[in-house]
Amino acid sequence: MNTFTEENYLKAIYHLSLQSESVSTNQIAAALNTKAASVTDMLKKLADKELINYAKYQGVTLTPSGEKIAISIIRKHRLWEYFLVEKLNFKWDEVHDVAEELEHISSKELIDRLDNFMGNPRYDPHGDPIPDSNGLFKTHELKPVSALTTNEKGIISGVRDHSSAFLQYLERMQLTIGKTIKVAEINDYDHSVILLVEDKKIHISREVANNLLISI
Amino acid sequence: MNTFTEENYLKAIYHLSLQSESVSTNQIAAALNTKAASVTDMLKKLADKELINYAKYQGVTLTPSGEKIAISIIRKHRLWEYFLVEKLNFKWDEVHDVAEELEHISSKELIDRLDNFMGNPRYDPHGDPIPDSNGLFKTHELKPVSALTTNEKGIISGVRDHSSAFLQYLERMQLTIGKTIKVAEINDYDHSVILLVEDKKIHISREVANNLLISI
DNA sequence: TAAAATTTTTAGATTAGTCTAAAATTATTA
DNA sequence: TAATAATTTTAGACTAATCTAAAAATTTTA
Ligand SMILES: [Mn+2]
Ligand SMILES: [Mn+2]
Ligand SMILES: [Mn+2]
Ligand SMILES: [Mn+2]
Repeated sequence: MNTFTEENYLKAIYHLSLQSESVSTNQIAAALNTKAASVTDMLKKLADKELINYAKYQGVTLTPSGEKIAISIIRKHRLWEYFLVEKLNFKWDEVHDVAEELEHISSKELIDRLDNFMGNPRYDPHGDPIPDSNGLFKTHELKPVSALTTNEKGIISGVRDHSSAFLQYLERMQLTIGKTIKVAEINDYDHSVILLVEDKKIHISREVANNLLISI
Repeated sequence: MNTFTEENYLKAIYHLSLQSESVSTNQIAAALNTKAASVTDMLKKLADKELINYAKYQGVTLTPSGEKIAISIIRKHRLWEYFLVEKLNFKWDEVHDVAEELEHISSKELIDRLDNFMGNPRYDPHGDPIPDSNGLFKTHELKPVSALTTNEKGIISGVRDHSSAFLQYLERMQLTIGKTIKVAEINDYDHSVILLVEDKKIHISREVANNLLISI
């Protein structure tokens, strides 16, 4: 139907659209580790297929059919990640690259059966919501730990940085999805935060506080 | 490491090698639904990578490293088929095409974990042996039902034809892997066979008898 | 064993995706 | 608002995989 590459472009545009409405050529090039010239070529092709709205120099948005494809790729990515962690005992920092391959397996029947096999999970191992078979899901609004003030509480529910380095760090600090945290103290000088997690004090930097997401 | 296409060529050469020692350009072209000229181009590339032994006009054989890759693809194919049937409840005639995609997922860690998750099955849903993590497996020698004489018994253990049409036919006739059969009668004229399966008589044509494999 | 048939390879194109370098457009800023 | 900077597109080239048509090699057959 669509090539591997087209799917990756659509997915990248989808993710970038969450930040900035219209998406620029350079943003896409950066996200896909490719060059602006290559992106322009692909944008023409995707526009021909009516998967994106594209006017030269003006940036792009997804059309409804482009968005549908992007969401189906994301559904597959997140369900496979869930499978890898819950059934095959991978760690949450080990699954992304494998899921990048698995997300391109085309069978819808396969992914719907996999979804049922696992009991229709709603969130992937990193707290990201999994679209259902019809592409529906609610983007739960999470805020970073850095948005809390002293004595406020939250439940760790997602991450802004999906890198192995960050995930491994969180794992070591026992800052994993589902844990309840309370802000014990905020350092005025460097904005680092001392959290109370299961009665233990955990000191995290401002950067970590920015990338760790909570619900209330 | 290698492209999908290279992997498909190696796998095709491996399967054809089981029949004919050295494999011809046209055999490969037929197996992969492509043209002889395309095959020649690819053979040069595989030879450059030392995955096949190739001398112009002389046909090809796999090198040890080529064979190792082919077997790893077959391992993945058969394990995924097992997963689809045993865990996701696909029918045995529905899994081949999906496995054709899944077999190219590169992670060895993934496939080894999947293997363990399923309890290290030795045969896929069609009775074909699954290579272990080191690529080892014994090619069990099966013979077709048509090789039996009257009153001989056997256990259905494999198929020579993997087409959906044939598999669905067997399913309808309840001629599935593991069943014990006994030859009740062989028709001299058309070589059709009457089998006794669980005390029921099942009449199959010579063609079916040729494509249904048994162990003793 | 020489002609005919078949198989295989080469030659030359095509398509998808990528690149660098240069040109065109848009945005910034002085 | 005109020059400068940054972004984006175009032009032209490259690689991988494919094709058709023609040439070369091998095999068959008479
Ligand atoms: Mn991921
Ligand atoms: Mn994830
Ligand atoms: Mn198969
Ligand atoms: Mn099989």
